Amino acid sequence: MPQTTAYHHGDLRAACLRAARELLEEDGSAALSMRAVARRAGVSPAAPYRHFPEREALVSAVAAEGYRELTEHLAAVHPAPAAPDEIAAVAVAYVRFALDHPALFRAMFAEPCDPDNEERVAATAAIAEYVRDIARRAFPGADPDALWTSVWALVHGLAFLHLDGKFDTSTPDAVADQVRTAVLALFTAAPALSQAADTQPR
Amino acid sequence: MPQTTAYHHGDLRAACLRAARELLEEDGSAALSMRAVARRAGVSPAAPYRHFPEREALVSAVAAEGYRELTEHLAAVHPAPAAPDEIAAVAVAYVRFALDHPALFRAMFAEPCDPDNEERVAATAAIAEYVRDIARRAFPGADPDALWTSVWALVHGLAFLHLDGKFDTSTPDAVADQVRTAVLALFTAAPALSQAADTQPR
DNA sequence: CCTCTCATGTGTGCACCGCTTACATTCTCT
DNA sequence: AGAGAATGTAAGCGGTGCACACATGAGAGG
Repeated sequence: MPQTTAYHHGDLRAACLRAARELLEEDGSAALSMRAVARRAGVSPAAPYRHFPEREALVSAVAAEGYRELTEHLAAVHPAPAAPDEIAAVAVAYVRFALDHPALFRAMFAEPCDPDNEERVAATAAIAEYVRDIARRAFPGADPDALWTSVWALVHGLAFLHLDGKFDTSTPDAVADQVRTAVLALFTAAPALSQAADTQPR
Repeated sequence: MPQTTAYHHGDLRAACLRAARELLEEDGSAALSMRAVARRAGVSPAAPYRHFPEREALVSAVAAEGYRELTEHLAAVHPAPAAPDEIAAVAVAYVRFALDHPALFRAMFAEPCDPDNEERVAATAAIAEYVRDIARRAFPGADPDALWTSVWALVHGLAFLHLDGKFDTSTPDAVADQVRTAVLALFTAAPALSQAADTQPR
């Protein structure tokens, strides 16, 4: 039957997200255009606008998806890391994710995120909470704020600088070793960290 | 004289860079278009292509300029930091630069940098060298590699997460305190860092 | 001084983009 | 079954990157 209607797509929103992800992985964020997404979904150029009022909204939705996947990816390594090596393993997974999905990772962090997209802020809040929990578990007594920000920043910075080719990424093992080393070192300094946080109040 | 020739601009390349910087600061990287640059320089849309074969080349040139300015900015705080507080002060300046020039900082780091643009790689090499020197000075005996990468990553991550609004950036002092705290803590851990680097060879 | 040459700027055009508006189709709900 | 909302299409506007042929004028060689 040629006329199996097909006027309505079924789940165009999901199809758009899938197409966007594919375009992102294939040709980078420049290739992620509304029209290209529409083409790939087999739909008219204006159709995606029914589900994403503007390009920015599509990108934000993709980024939110990325945040959730990253969180799952980390949790899969260890659901509740506490010991330094467990935490270091999670850090390695973070950098690994960035290197495995460079365009997605950039979409998540590289462009200014709009504070209005609630899906996106929810997803980022979730990952921030995950990191904060790690700090809480690893250092029950300490003020977690000074810890989790430092840990996240270190790992995030490692991910980005690796992504930008500033460090050697030739072999996965070299990357993993470097990340592990840096994170473990930071954790040996943790007592000094929370102490410093006490010293200069707020 | 209306006809002071003016057919040739004089120094269009510099004018384009200036215009690009202005557009970047005013309206973000999306506003940085070849045509907008041409308009602002008072020149035809195709003229900038005589100096930058493609948009990417213009962006790379702006980024290289940014790298050089950042390096100067850091060196101005302290030309040869060695003590922890001096280094922490430089770290604060790094984050400050990112927050003061968000679009420029993003242009420098957020998009995949092409390894072919030699101006850009030279500028990044210079800043990497500056950071490496810091590590060397601060820890003369130690293997500097494990140090400078960690320090840079921590600071870079702090800059980016602040830029993305993941941390509190309401007052400059709060930002500075957080950066100082994190960096100082990492430096107290430096012995452990180089020791770990020795333990797991390469 | 005059001409030749070439770097540099102009004009035009193509394909693509984001986004809007008016219209067509289908789903859903009563 | 009919109304109205949801979701698709068609057409069009202004902007963009980039390629091409052409115009201009500054500097080198006679």
